[in-house]
Amino acid sequence: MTNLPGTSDPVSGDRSSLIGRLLPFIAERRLQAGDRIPSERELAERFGVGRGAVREALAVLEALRIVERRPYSGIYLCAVARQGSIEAMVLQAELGVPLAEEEVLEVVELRRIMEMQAVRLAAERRHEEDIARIDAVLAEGAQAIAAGENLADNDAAFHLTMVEATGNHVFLRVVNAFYLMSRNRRRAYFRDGTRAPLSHAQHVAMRDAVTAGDPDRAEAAMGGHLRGVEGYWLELLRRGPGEI
Amino acid sequence: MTNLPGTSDPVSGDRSSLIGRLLPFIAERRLQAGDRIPSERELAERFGVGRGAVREALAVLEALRIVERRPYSGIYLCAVARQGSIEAMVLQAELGVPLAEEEVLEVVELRRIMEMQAVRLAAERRHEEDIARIDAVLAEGAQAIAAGENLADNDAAFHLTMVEATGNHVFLRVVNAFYLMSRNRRRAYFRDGTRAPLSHAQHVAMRDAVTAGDPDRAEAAMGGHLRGVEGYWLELLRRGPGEI
DNA sequence: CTACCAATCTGGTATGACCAATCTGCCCGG
DNA sequence: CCGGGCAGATTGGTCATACCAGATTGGTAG
Repeated sequence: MTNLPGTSDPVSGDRSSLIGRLLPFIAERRLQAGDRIPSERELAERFGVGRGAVREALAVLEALRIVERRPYSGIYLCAVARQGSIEAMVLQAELGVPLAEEEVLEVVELRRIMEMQAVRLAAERRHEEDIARIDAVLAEGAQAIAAGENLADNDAAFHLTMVEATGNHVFLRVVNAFYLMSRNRRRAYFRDGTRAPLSHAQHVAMRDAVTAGDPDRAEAAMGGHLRGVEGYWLELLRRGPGEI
Repeated sequence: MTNLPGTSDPVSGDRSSLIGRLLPFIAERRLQAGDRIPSERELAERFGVGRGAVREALAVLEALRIVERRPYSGIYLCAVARQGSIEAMVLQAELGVPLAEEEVLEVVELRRIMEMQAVRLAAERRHEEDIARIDAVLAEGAQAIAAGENLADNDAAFHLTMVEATGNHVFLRVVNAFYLMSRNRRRAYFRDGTRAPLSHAQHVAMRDAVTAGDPDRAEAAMGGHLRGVEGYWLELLRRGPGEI
């Protein structure tokens, strides 16, 4: 007998499948902030994995301020309110766990707030290469629409390129996080093919305003664009309480 | 001989000291995005730790999109530009690694953009308990000033409580990340005791505007407040190129 | 009832081994 | 001399075991 792994699991699916099982496990227990969760050894046994795998997952959860490991004591849940990180939401989305309805609306509102200011800066600071990048993305978007593809990724590329034109790299990091955590919802939004042409037209209007160096017009265009998205989710969540 | 750990290191200092050594190691090599870094086994030997510790650190770096682990292949650096997360900047600050000068200004600019909008929302939506919380923080701030303490943490508490009053929890998460990554700089800012009274007075003005439900006045107050901070760092970085 | 001590539990860490896919380079046939 | 194919080295992924040292806990002795 060379090695006897209980489960001869060849490839355990996703990379962070353990985190994907750990998070629901925590959530289902309705644990409060400060509560202690089972020890590493117990979690390892419960999930049928080695302690190393558990420690790796917990290290990530700790970096994302979901959990706190206290040496010689135990593992404790963090307060989500102030300590929760946006990266935790990104991870959650990557694992396929949908956001709470409330959070969806908060994310869209925040996107509107940030991106309205972003296009202002973009209109004031844009360089030649920014315009070129934006034009390229818009051209790809037109092709995608003509080909009947889902505009979700092109939409994200447009908005991120817009933020990139502000020259503020930190700004780009923040907005990027929101697009990473919203990819599935965005794909659902564009599932209805009628929305893509409207979005694209609004993108073109923004491009024009930014190119012309008109912050007010750019901001107004972005505001209208994202208020539309906001209204969509607002209505959808009011009608069907089923989460998306 | 029961166990022969090469280095009988009892407590290896900080929790994530390995990450703190790993990041400079990567940075000093001037590696580009996509480059491969040494294997887990080599890193373990080089840093004199076990492979488990290396894997734990790499799991965190991967969650923060600093690194990508490809099975059967190697560990590769991610593109910082679009993929870098804000949590990575928080971690960096926790490890004592200062931000680049450029990033400091970008962070302050972003804070101003976000918080100006935050106080608008706060003025529109604030509840009784929000006002009460803000008042409590201001009272603590007055005490801290009277006692000659560093106002840094109270300053952060005020701004975060302001964002909390928007009712948008995601907003709070984002702004909180910036305060976590800026704590050391903020303490340095308030080292000069003359700044604390001015900040406190501006905070009071904001509180008044929010309490009165006047978004425009609140926004203006926050804008002036943070432009002052922005100007401070701008001047400081222009004079002394030494990082803070 | 209190003070103290020992067993136990916990996270932190190192070691060693195996798996499976990938990559590398050598060897052989054309 | 060139090109294809196979074997071995490499690499991340995983598990099991063992030990450390501080914290906790329970019971016992005073």
